[in-house]
Amino acid sequence: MILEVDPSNPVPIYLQIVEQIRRLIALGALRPGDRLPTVRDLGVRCRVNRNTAARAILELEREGVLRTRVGQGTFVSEEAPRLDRMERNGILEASLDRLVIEAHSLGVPLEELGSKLTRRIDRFKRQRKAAARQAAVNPLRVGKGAR
Amino acid sequence: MILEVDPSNPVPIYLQIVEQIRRLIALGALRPGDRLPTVRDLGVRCRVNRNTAARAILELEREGVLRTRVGQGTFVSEEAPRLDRMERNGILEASLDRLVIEAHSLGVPLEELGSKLTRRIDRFKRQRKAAARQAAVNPLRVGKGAR
Amino acid sequence: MILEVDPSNPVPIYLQIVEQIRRLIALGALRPGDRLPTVRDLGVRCRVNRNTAARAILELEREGVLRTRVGQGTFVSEEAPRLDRMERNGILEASLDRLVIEAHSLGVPLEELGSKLTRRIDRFKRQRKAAARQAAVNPLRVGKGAR
Amino acid sequence: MILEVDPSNPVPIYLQIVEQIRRLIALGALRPGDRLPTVRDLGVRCRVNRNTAARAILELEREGVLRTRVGQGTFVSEEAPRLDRMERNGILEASLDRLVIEAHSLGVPLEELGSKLTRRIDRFKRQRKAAARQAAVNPLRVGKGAR
DNA sequence: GTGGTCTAGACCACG
DNA sequence: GTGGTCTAGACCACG
Repeated sequence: MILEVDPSNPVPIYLQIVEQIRRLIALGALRPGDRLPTVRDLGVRCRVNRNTAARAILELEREGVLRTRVGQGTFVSEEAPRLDRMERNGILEASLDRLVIEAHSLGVPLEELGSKLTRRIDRFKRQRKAAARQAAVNPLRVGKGAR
Repeated sequence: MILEVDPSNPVPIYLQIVEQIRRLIALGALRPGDRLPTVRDLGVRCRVNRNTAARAILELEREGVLRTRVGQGTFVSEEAPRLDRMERNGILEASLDRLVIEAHSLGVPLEELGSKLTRRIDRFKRQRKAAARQAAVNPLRVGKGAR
Repeated sequence: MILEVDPSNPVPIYLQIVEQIRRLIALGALRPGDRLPTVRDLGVRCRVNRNTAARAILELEREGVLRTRVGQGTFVSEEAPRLDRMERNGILEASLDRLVIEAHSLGVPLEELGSKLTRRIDRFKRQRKAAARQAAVNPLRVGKGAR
Repeated sequence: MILEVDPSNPVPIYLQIVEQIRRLIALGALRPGDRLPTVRDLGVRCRVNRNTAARAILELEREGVLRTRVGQGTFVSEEAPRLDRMERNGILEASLDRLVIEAHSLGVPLEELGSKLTRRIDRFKRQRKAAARQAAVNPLRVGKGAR
């Protein structure tokens, strides 16, 4: 499991870890029921203190994304909490707007944005397929993983 | 000039202001040569401390986006700093990837993402046109605005 | 014997078990002289580690509520330890105060609290009667129970 | 503002502080808009580390009970979040049941419980009235308060 | 060994 | 001065 945090990023490290774990779940690299690395291990991988890693886990637990059992470890919840359609759309539109502004500021013609997006979606799908193959061969490979 | 900051956002307020000003420039609501509100005024509009507003301006000056002429005020630079093609692409792809993951996590079918994006781009263009009309009628209205 | 523990409760699991056993004794479902399940069995019922169950038993032994006879098992003491009147009142008043504050915080009119209490007391008494009938039919059913 | 925590209580200290603050709000000793003592001050009063006090505040902020503005302090929210009727009743009944069992275990006749409750409710109302008088004379007395 | 809590002390963003 | 984050290291409940 690969996690990258950037201490110079203004977003607090623990929130960066939150994002990374959400990303791994979205990619399917972490699936419902999977065990996460221990907090200590997470700390080492991200080169942060154990407490900081624990705080990220706590955050995700509160959201219902993870479930921890003391003495046993932390697991991806079987059921991700669902937002309603309105909320989802609001969040997504704000992100799309930010993207459009960023592209424009960078001088990227907005006409090219659609095709660029399509390419990244395709890449995402390939990654998910690879993760699915991985999981079929070696479920629960997390914890002794990469790095 | 409308600026919105969210104190509960983990991104520091001064960086939120930086983003907002970049956004106004991207939208064309602020154009090269335009004068910005005074730091004091910016603080009032955003309901933040003068120091916080000053930090945002300082940041944009460092990037070359703004230019301060002592005794006259702060202005949008004639030349926005340009990144090279590689850098631009790297930044944009990271943003696209984040968007794809977010959409997936939210349960939004990736197939719908392209059309949603197109809709936001159209909206952005309309906003730019409106801002352009405004600017033609009332150039440099920024800086002595609300209170 | 039914025992429920909630791992997400901040109260340590072994103390939750302590509470539950006290509750069973209060209800009369466990009576002086009754034999408790083995530590191993308790662990299975509560889905907790054997050590955790053992700690709960140890705690109750310390209080004099339970009594272990080596080679025979753990039994409910013939004499429950008695606190003096002052102590009892102090404990109860603290609990009543917590209840009042909770009801108020929840927005439940304090006027309704008395009648709600009466209803729960009635329910408690009915449960005790049911438990007494059960015990008459099937004394000591505890300890070789489920698995 | 008086806060008491007991380090030997199995409930984590930060949750004890959470309870105490909820209690002060319920009593009306802290009212919507009131400023809380600083985290540093809270730490001193409770004889705990600043971080522990901060964690309690964080918890209440997440619940919507408090609202903190960096650099300015922490305030009681204007609107406490409301649970629906079902939830409220469920929580309250569980507390009532626990009370009944406790009284029974302590050997207090359940018949006396109603009148005892009434007495504590009266006491609570008197305390609230006293707090209201206090607040009228000296609003925002918190922060340099008792000890 | 697993996560949870706590302390002491540092540095930072914000007012 | 205010709260937020982070570290290093300790102790504890639980498995």
